[in-house]
Amino acid sequence: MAQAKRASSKKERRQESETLILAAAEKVFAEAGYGGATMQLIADLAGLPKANLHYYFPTKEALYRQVVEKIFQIWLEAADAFDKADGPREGLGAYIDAKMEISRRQPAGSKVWAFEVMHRAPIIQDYLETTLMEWTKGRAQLIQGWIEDGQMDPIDPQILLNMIWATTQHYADFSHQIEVLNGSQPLSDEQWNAAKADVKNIILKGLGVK
Amino acid sequence: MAQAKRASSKKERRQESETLILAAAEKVFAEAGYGGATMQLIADLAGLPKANLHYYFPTKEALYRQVVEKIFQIWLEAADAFDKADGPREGLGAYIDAKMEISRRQPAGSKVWAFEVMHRAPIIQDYLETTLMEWTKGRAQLIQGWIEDGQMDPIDPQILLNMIWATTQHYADFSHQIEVLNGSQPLSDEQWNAAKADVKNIILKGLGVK
DNA sequence: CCATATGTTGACTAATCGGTCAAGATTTTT
DNA sequence: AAAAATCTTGACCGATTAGTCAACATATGG
Repeated sequence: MAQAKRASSKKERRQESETLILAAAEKVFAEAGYGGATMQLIADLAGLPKANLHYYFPTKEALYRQVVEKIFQIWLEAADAFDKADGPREGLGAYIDAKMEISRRQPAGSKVWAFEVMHRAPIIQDYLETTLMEWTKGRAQLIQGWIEDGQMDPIDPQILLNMIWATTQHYADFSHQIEVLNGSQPLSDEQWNAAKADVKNIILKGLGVK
Repeated sequence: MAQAKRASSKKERRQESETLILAAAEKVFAEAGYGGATMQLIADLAGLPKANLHYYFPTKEALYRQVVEKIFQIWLEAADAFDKADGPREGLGAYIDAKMEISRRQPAGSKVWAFEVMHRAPIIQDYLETTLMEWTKGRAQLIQGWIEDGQMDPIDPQILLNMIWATTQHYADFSHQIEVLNGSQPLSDEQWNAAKADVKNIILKGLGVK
């Protein structure tokens, strides 16, 4: 069988194949969990023979690890909004917006993350203890600064972060429940915007942000 | 081998065995997901031979179904707090308290629920469409009434319910992440109380509840 | 105390899964 | 264009799993 893509080089096709497989894997892992996912399902979704998957990713666990690492990166990049802000209204607002947008655009990734953490993070435990821990400490200090400046009520920053993570990721992780309660319809643009606005308003007002 | 419990009748022991198996199954399903859980693991945790599980629960799916149904019942019972209240401060406050307490006491159950919904609810889809839908509509009306009475700001009740579910269940579903960020220590009594209080304060203040 | 119903269990089976491999195809390098 | 490197794939294998079954043990009811 001849290659389908002849205009691309071998290196380019490697990149394409890996991306294709990772996208399929993310979806299957999200829908079935690690244990429920099979390499055959991922291969079928990617349109490749199963043996080919094992050429690019030697084991199921290696493939899973890459999926989780990719999600973790996106997760961290959403924090940019946080840092560039002057105060809690701009900073927290932009962060909530960014995380809601991730839940909307990448629900599968969020679900895989949730799976991984629920399973006591067997694969990315080290990331939790190092990268996530440091990230969290930095943001907590930022929030603490806002509190000391009198820009918001005194509240344990960790509890606030938990609340933002929970609320925003809920829209991805529990998207099925949300759809069912919405008359088995996905949320419309208007409903997404309303959710974003209401979540921001409740939290910012609840924090006493001016 | 003689029965260990001789004081109990056969009917009583059936009840005991089923409860024992359900408790073990809840734990294993929570830790490994449906696909990752094995009947052997559940049997070992329950201290019974695997074949005995199949005597009480014919298939893995039947066992899983009963676990999920049990959780759904607890889920609904937490709503009692909601109904007996005069206004949002008492009603929402008691509901948040009840759900936080469930997350603390029954984290495994909450995780299984999350798994099930993330998998597009293959087992309890009908519950979502009937019982949960009706429950939600009733509570949304109650909240709408509070809004019309001027007891809280006008906010889509569904968004508020999502926020409460997300925040409270996060403490069960992501308990591992929370522990890691707490220096790999479970939350103390004081931390749990602080979380409950802060969550309630932020949401109630954010809703403009007097 | 016998007969029947209920409960227990080790051994077994069919199916599925992750992973291997060798033989061949294609592209790149020399 | 030959040689080397890279990629593709069907067939296969050992391990694991849900579920079965027949033989046995115990309890119940007459």
